[in-house]
Amino acid sequence: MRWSQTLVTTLREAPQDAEIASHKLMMRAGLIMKLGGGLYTFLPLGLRALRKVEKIVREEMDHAGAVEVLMPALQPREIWEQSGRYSVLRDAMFKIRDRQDREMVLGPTHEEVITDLAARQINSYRQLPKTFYQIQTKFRDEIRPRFGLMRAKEFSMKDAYSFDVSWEAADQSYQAMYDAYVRIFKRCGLKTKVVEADTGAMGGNFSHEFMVLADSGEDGLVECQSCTYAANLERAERALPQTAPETTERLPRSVATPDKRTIEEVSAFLKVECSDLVKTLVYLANGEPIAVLVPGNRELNEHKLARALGGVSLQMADDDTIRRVTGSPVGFAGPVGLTIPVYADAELKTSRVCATGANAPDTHLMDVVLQRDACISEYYDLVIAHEGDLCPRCRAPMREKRGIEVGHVFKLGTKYSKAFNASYLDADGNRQISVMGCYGIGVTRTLQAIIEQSHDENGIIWPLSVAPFQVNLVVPNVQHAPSLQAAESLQTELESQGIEVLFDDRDERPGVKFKDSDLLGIPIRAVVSERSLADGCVEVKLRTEAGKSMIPVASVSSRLLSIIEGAK
RNA sequence: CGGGGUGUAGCGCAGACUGGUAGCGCGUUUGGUUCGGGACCAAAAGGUCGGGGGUUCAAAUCCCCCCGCCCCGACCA
Repeated sequence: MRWSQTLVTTLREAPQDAEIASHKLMMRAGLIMKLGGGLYTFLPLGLRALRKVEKIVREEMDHAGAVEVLMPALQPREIWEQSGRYSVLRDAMFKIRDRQDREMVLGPTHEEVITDLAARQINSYRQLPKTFYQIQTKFRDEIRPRFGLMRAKEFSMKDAYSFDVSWEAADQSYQAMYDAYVRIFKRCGLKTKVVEADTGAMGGNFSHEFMVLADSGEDGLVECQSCTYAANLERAERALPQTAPETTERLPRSVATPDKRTIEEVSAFLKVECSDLVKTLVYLANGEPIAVLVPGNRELNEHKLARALGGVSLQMADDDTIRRVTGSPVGFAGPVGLTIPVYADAELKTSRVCATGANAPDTHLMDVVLQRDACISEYYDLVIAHEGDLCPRCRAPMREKRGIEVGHVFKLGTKYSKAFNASYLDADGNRQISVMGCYGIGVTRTLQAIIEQSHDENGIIWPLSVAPFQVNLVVPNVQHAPSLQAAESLQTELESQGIEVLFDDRDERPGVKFKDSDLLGIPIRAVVSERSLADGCVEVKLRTEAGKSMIPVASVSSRLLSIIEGAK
């Protein structure tokens, strides 16, 4: 492909709204163009790279035994009512009406559609197991789109769904997808970290996320320094530190803390360490008020709390509820004397002397011993894990990192198959519910994650497997007819060998071409110039390496082929 | 949705406080000189100053309303 024929619009400076390296580079290299918030056009180069990722995904899905389908992006509201998710995802979905005033949604995901498919098409255990997949555009009304393709309103996703006769069989389907994901990301040149994850609004019982470690990642995770444990912060557990129990003869006493509401304010005012304060949070669990206690230096993990209480829906109590339940304005809640259920972080189970709110305006209590002075319904691990917490498996300290979620595998169970009656007849003629799994890869996000993980100050460094072109053929001076001619015939030869060539035939100065070459990040650069031709050679340079080598014109194509083959 | 910011040529920005001919760099076009790491000279094109309303002799500039975009937060598979 000639540069002059396609459209490659490189930018010397990044648009001001690009924040992270990968987004800036995608804009600068002319891969994508913004239409509006969270909406991007793929330009020719970006599309080529995207297709490469899709190809890898398809090959590995097929290899794992999954079969491709294509479901509508436009979906009737009814199926979302049927699964019960219409109310859950309502605000996240784009909703439209047809001329008959029927409400439709633009699919944010496809569990409902695929389960409907399975319910209609699968009747017998002989048809199972089945794993379906598609690569489809998803639509989500993101509250805040950002970082280019990382969080967009419209994006490409590979989603797969498995149907099995039993939980045991479903485990095998799950493992097959898990293994395929490992291969996919490896082939994309990505280093990923697999973490245990929360299932969130997806439902289901168990899941793993594939994370690309990056400081710009939107997800937090912890990983054990010693064993293989790693988990999303939404999920991560921690072992409790060994702390000596302490107690006091003194009874709780009120102290005036005028206008001191936050942990920091109270800590400074009472001259008590944050960790010796107990934070009391009031929530509505399925509408009923509860209190939650966590150490003052910790943050409550709402996901853990919801799970501990059996999957209730949680929301922070409003000020009126807090006043009604605690008898005091917000900022002075404490466990002593509360009549609503009180749940506490497990770390508070070891008796200790602490300070809490007094359920009275401008007052806190000191010398509180929870086990003695408060009525705790239950202790659970409830706080967000962080750097230095102990691994729940081996008690070694954990590290905290950030990552980009590129893939997610779920064991779904029967949530959707029950709702849609996706069942089959077993060998004994009994009707059984299928057991499902679902498996997503953010394709467009993966593309950007590759750049986030593989670039330098000069530009993108594409892995050969996903590069828009394998070779950038540069003629530094197109006015020099012999160079141009030699390059043209080299392009023809390379392309006849199946090599993907971008031929920079622009009448630009060499410096511009070399800078653009680095920016685009095409893995192999071949330069045909008056200078190289004097030795009967083509200069070859890899984007990943500083050195160049001179290859005789006659052997260039075989050399490049072996480089390309060697990378596979 | 709350808080903050921002909107001026394709991109990056100045001009606004203190109202009076709309500017700079890069890019683009033409001509010339150059030609291995984002050249130089000369000429040129390109703007409803986000939109609407108001104040004023006069508004990019001051006031009001609306919209887009960005950041932080809440929220979210």
